[in-house]
Amino acid sequence: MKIISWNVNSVRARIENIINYIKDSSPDVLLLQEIKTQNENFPSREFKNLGYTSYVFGQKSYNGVAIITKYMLKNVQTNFIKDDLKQSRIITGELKINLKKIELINIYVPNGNPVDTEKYEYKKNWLKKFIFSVKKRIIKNPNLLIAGDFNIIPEEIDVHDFERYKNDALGRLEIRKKFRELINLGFKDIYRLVNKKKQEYTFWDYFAGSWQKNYGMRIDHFLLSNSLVENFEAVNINKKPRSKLKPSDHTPIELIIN
DNA sequence: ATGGCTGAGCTACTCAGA
Repeated sequence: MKIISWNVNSVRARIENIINYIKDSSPDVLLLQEIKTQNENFPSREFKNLGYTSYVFGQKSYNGVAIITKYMLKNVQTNFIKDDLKQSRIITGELKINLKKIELINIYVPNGNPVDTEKYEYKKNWLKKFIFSVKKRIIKNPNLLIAGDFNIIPEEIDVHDFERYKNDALGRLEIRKKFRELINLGFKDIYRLVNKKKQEYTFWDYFAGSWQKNYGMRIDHFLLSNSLVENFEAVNINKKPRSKLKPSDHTPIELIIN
């Protein structure tokens, strides 16, 4: 089972790139973030033509998440937390892998910049609510897979220049502690578990030649609950889509789980 | 290096991203 997470930065502006990527990589489940469109304008037909069902939680202009899948999901929900600003940032659904009923939790965490503003408070509160809901959910179902754009740089190794981000909403200790809090509920940051010292990124700014200079950061993650680690096969950050014309500023992270 | 570039909504320019 190949599960992929990708912040596409507009599903409509990126549709050709996404279709080509799906043809190349054949995911079973594709978790999208920042679709930047309402449900009614989501290109479900294009994905259906490739054999995928779309579950969409969109909104106008900003944010929005979706799950594109070869297999029908059960119990798809968009109310995992009550979002203070009613933004579309989480979609969940159940998937059977072997005998396990896995809950997929696809998230787009608020950016939070600039710090010390209401945007930063929104991010902190959002993460607080999210952690609270995960804590409740993992008691009911120990098989949780959280994936998406966390907008958190977990450790210094996860960004090209940590000094520049240590007081940023993505790198502040207060925010990185939220990530650790989540891990401590019983999860593994699966990329870091298998790549102890590797310095790879999932995001590069559009400006200042960040991609060419590899000025990136690792902010897209797969968290596997401890009960799922035995099912884990492989994880890979696929940099190819970031090198294409009209790319998203994020690149996909790919997981094999059986 | 709080600038750089890109997308949505709209059709000039702001907001948002990280």
